[in-house]
Amino acid sequence: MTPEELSAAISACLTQAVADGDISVEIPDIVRVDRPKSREHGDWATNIALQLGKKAGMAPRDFAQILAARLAQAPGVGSVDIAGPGFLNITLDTAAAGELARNIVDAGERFGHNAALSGHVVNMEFVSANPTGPLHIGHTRWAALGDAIARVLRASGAEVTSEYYINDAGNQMNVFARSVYNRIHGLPVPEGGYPGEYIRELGQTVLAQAPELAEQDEQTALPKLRELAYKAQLEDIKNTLADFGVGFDVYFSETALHEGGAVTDAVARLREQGHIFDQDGAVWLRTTDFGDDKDRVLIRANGEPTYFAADAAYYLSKKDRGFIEKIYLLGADHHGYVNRLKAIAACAGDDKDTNIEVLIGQLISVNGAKLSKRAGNIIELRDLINWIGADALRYSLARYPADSPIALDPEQLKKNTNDNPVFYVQYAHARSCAAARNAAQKNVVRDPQAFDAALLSHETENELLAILGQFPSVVASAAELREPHRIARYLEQIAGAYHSWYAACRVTPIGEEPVEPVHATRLMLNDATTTVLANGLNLLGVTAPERM
RNA sequence: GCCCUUGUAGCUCAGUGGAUAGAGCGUCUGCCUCCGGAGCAGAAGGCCGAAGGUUCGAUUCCUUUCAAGGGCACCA
Repeated sequence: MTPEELSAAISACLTQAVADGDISVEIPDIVRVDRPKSREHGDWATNIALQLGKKAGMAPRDFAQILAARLAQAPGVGSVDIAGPGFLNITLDTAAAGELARNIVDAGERFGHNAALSGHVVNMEFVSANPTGPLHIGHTRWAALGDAIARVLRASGAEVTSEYYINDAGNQMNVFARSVYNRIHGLPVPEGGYPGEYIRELGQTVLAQAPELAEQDEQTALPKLRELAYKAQLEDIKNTLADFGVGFDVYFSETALHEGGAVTDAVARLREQGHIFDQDGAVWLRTTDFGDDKDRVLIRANGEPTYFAADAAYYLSKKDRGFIEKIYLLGADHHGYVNRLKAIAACAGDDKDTNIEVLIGQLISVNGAKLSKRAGNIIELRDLINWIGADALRYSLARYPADSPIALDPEQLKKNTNDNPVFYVQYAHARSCAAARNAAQKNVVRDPQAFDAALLSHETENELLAILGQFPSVVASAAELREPHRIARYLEQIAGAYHSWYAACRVTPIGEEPVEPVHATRLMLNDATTTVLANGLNLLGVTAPERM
């Protein structure tokens, strides 16, 4: 029995009590049940009587009394006690609780999937690093977190498209190309250009493909050089992301927006909506109509569109492609963009509270130290992966909510490798796999007929089952709140409960002792744990090794 | 000046109104004759930044205040 099923049972009791005229009150959609901190308070507790007592015009304890009497009759419920001002402490029937292990194993990879966001059609844009340099630590957090959010949303029934916006337009690309050109010819970095060893490597890559560029003057060489360097850099970014386990459904080019006329078109459409005005020779969007602190220029006095105009066109593209919810994941250094992005949505006729969502992630700060061999003081994602591994890195980043600031101490980064919580969780998974291998050797077979849920009566089994049963609701809340760190913290709980159980209850008989039903039953619980750990790690983009 | 985020154990951080505020690391004490000791059992460590308010109940919600980080372009 999962907490959801218990919650539903309580709701049913309430509905019946109202129908019978015992109480008169409006029943909330869902009744929350919590795992009490103290075992003395039963398996699950609810404060529903405290919430509804007053509304029903009776003392919470009297309300609790009525509900408890009915709930105690519900299938799977062992006993119900009333505590304090009106808490309901519920103890499940051992067999009903244990049945969960079989259900989890039956569900397999599907366990944890839920319908909390079914019907939602979502576009998620994140990372979107400029193709003028390698991915660095500043992009890393959203790469890990964004990918995990996408996975969690999908597991909760949403239809998700992940997208990378390539800022391949504008003057920066010319500066980028000149930086490579200068480096090839041993000239100094141009004004506002890109330093870094990777520029030299790009130069080599480009010359390998088009040696003639070395002989040409800047004006002749630049267009092709820019194209080749850009492609090489984008390729490098994609490779690094792949090594990090992050893939995008769509790579969307800003240049394509401009060249396809989408920007001009967007301005025209926004003008039709009545939020555009002309002033000082420029074309403005009146974003102040929707909470921005000043209006924004779309087309400059010189006729060139701004970056913001491309943003508007991009938003409209997402809208046109059928995405109801557009999620933007941005760093804290872009928080000033939130209001203007939302204003675009509103100007386009969308609801800025439901059709667009902008999540701001605090930046990762690093204490001093230059760690990158190639780019000077920029810490590259590729280097981080090489140092601490994709698993450990992804897990450590997905473990904290986005708005919590993370300070990484470069020296501690490597040292942390051994006490990173990811090993605690992965170890639990590997250990459960080992336990299953050993059980097989001793002829403890996976036989559903031999499974007897009532045998899972040890207190560590009660605890482990209770935690395993929470997985679907943890996934659902991680999706609804866009907080995958809840998955990580939850997995650590499972690992702890599993290790305790492992120390107390054996899956395999000792020595020559006979195999009994209890062993097959425990193997089921062991397998259930393996399943939930693997499913959870997968949602975070972290591998679940069978051996370590 | 205005806006956003964050102040919880020595350190790094969980905790979307409930019972005795949690975890990891670090410190201390026990536990390998048997399924993985990368583990388990236990101890110590807290004025939840401060002050008001809302209510049966506040670390959580509201206001004020102090401190830290980030942001306020006809750049991209």
